[in-house]
Amino acid sequence: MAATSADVARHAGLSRATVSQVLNGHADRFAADTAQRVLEAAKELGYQPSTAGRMLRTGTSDFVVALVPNTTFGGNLQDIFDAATELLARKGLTLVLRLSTQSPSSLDRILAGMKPRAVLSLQPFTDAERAVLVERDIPGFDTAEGGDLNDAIGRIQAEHLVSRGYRRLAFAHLRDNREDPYGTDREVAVAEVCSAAGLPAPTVIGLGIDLDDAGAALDLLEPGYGVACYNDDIAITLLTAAGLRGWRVPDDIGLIGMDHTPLSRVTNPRLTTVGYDLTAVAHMTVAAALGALGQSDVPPMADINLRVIPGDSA
Amino acid sequence: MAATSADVARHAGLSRATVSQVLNGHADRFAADTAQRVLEAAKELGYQPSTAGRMLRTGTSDFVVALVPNTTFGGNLQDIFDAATELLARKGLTLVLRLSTQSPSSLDRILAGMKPRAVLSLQPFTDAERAVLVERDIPGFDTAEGGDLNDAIGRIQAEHLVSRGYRRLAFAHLRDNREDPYGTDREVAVAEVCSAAGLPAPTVIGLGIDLDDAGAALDLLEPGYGVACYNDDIAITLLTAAGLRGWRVPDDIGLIGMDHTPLSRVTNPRLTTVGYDLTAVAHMTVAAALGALGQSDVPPMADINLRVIPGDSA
DNA sequence: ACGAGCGGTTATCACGTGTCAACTAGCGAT
DNA sequence: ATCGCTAGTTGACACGTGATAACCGCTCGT
Repeated sequence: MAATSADVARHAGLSRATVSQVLNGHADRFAADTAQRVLEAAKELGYQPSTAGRMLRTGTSDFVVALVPNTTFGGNLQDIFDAATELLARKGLTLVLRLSTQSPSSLDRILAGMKPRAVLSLQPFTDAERAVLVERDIPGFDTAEGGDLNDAIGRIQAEHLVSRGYRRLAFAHLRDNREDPYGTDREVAVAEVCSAAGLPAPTVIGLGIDLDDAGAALDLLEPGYGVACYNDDIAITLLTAAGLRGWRVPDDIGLIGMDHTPLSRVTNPRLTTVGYDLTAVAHMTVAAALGALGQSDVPPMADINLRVIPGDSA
Repeated sequence: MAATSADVARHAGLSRATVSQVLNGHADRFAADTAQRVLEAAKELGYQPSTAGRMLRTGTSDFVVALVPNTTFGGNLQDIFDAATELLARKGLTLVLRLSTQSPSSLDRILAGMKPRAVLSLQPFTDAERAVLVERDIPGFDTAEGGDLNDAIGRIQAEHLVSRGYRRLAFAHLRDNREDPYGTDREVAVAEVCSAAGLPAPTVIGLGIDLDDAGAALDLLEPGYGVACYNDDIAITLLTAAGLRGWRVPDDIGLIGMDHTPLSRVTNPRLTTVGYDLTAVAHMTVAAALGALGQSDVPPMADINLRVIPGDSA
């Protein structure tokens, strides 16, 4: 069995109260020698405070829940959470994942159960989720301010298309049973770029990962369009649909994706897409959480390094 | 604040001990009327036992940890965990996810912290993971017996290729920095089918999601081969590489994928692949866990419904 | 009629923690 | 010598739960 704080106290020849206080940042109340003895005993016994006891007493745990968006759980997202786990662990916090699809009542159960210190989400909280969070008084961090990020993504896509000479732009949403949380921000950014460049407002299309959908979407366009796609999967779908229709890419239609997925490297022609530094994104979200959690030394802001990955599709 | 068992007791005009026993399956020790009163009061107050208190007392929680494989999985994985979450919730258990990449010490921290009732994994546990689990005396369920499943997958791929007239087979592994836990089982199954059909042993190739890799892999083959691929991503990569080389699919080379990912529906030609019922897989894994957890009424074994999804690539 | 037995209910304990009031000893000031 | 003060340390409590032994009142057998 794991060592308890009572074991540490006995081993150090002090009281349990002393141990608890020293280990909880009140070492200054004690003689330097005493604090030292406690620390040594704790290390020697490999003391790890019981989350159960701590949770019962303080009403909160050292867990941080991350809501996994229900978009395709590709390698990218995985890398993000991988990095976040590492970052939080360094602060003594433990990250656990949770699918964000479940009804808010399910989220509520988890909050009541684990009393997490905070909840992260890479997509904006729904109103229901937000309500549950304030109800339980648990801080939530989503990528709301990441609206900037999505704005930048739409902008960089549109600007690339414009610079490649496309005079008519479109934005391709993901239409699916899942949600499309980022699309609207990006669409707006594309519209802004069009307006600034003196081009007509972008045509908005929507499709699932489906050739019939893609065909119907292409019916709304005509040769000469440049299309900013919600993600690489959408772009690949349109790529194939355009080929079947006899439209040459990038001459008859330009396509730029988003995410720089592995598959975007193996299409013919290679997909032009947008990449960014995943670990930096994780860094930012986690940093926001840690900062608000009172952890003073927020890690330095990292650069997302958002950039166009050149290909042959736009 | 949430209602405690003491609140329920007061509300029902009984003692806390009575409430606890009734709610923990010992209702038979009490008068039917009493049990009824407890249940009503509990429901009325929306009583939810504190995980912290319960964990402290019993030494275990109602959490089940699922290790998310770090392979490049498609959205499929998400559906699996989605279904598993629902199934476990029905039994009062709460599923949380965890990336399986982290070092075993990280797993150990999670086990010590949340005292999960069980740990699930869709890929075989490493020796280190297994050691940590037995150390903490926490039951672990992986897809070890799922070797059958992978055997069936390789078999169905190979048999389809043979039935389409390919006389020379190959198996394409995923070569990546990540692991490839299922590949070997499937490769063996393909070899068995070849042997049974009187064909030469399959050629084994490996590649990442990369056209150069794919080109090098194709160098090992020649027109007329039928290739069973580790997953759809691999198949799509080979599909593009074959096209660039001027090999016609399915005439010069046959390709069959695995997973029935959305993108497999939008290639040209459409990918022939293997699909299965995801919820059934979740059902099986969770059923194994629940069964061993003493929950008597194991859900009925569901049919995976493993089948070839016809396409135009083999 | 009286103790044994029993169904129904409860008081009490332990789990491990963080906090705070209270206690001790030492020491300078009156 | 006594008092007050401070730095250093501890005892006691509460958090919410599950289990166990004890308690109570009633019936039944002898």
